[in-house]
Amino acid sequence: MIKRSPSLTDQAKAHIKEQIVNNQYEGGRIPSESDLANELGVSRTTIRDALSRLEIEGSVFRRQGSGTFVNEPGLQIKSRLDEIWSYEAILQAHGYTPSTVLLDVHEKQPNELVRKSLNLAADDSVTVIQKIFVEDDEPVIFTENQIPTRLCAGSFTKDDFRLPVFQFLETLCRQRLNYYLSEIVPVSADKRLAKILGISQRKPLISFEETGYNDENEPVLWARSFFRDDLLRFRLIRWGV
Amino acid sequence: MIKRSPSLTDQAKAHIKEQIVNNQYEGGRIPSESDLANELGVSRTTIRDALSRLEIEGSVFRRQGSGTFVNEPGLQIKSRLDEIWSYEAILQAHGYTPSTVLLDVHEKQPNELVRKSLNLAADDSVTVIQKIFVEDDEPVIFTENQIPTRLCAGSFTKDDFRLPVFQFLETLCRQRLNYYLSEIVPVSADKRLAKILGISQRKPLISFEETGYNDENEPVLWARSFFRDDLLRFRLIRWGV
DNA sequence: TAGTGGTCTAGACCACAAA
DNA sequence: TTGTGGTCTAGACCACTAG
Repeated sequence: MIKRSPSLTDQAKAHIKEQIVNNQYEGGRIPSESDLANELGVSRTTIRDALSRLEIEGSVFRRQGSGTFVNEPGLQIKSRLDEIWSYEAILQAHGYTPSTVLLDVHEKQPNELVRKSLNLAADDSVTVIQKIFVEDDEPVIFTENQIPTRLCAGSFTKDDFRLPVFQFLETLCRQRLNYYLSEIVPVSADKRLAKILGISQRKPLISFEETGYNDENEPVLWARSFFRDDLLRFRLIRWGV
Repeated sequence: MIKRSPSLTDQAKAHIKEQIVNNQYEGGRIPSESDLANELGVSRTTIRDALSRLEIEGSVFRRQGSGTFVNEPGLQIKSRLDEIWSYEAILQAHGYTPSTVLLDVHEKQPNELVRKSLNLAADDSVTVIQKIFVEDDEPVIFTENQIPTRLCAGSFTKDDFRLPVFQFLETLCRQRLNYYLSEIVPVSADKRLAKILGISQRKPLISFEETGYNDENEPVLWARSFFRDDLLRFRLIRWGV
């Protein structure tokens, strides 16, 4: 029943998570680690790894000497700030069926902040990709990606640029996006942003300023994104020490 | 040299982290897991646990078949959004030496949102604690905590309320704060907030709305906090899939 | 091919909670 | 006292990278 690849840990995690969301555990009590190990035919270590991940993502909590339990509040979280990858995926998690609109693609000289963040030489240019994510004709997210032009040498179609940026980088620039270093910045909608997102001027917004790194730990992407607070809220779990 | 308690994993993690920040690893290359295990006299599993935690917090990255390396960009992160507890600690991590000013303490009937978040009965009241964190006479954070009054029965001094709220709950209400479920909300400074934080009206701000849970996974605290964006920026790492 | 990290095992002992 | 999660071990085999 259980095979390798995906890893046993991943399969165990998926199995337990499925039982949780289907409410198969009476009183929110998850079987003991030994029982789960026997049931799935794996070692207790493997089960512990799976449960640790479920604990970090907030699905369960553990009490030494007592047991492991379903964490109802943690299950509510739809968009975990520290896990999100593509904005399409976030919106889908919220029950939306978003479409992506490509606003503009052009090449330019980056400003000082971007040049520094991406370790660019003085004459390097960046390719700017501006997109909005729309739900029911309502813009929800506006995002602007800047990629060093030398990374994406080649010719692209409009459809290529419409791809999620991590996919664009992976399939067309051979750069696997590994992680973002993100900064949360509050802004007030200026005229341009108000028009793009269909909101009134001066409305307060959350924005992300982030640098994306590849597998070699080199910066390959600088992005700034703006979110319609009334349509999309970010949540996270902050663990104690 | 290495003893139990704190755990071997914690000691190993601390040891490696110290070598990293003191730049003891040439070229940012961390010794192999086996070497570290031999050097510290523990098993490879213990070393792997320590390295995993350092990887999650962004201090190192690993490449299968190649090795483990110092992650310079990750070391820049001062306030990890998903980990930190008291605001004093956050500010200290930023190099500040903050002081806490108790603005007001009073009892009131909570609004509907708070009542629901804290699972309160219709006639339960909450104790409201308002504080600001000040650096060099500049207010940086304004926070308002609401705790069910029945939890903090007893008499308190002004100094008690000045404690970090997790400490107040732990020592005076016997409630260990386990985690927060937080929501990030953009706001525009109104007259009152502008006055408290010493900024101009309509300035965009980040705020947190959060519910704190105890060890029994019961909500024990509702809090709302506002941050001076020009003095304090939140950063986080977003990992790929 | 040698060395690295990734996964997994079986079993030990401990700390803690509940009956 | 019993059963739970927390920590740790020694060793196995695999997947990948680099010389």
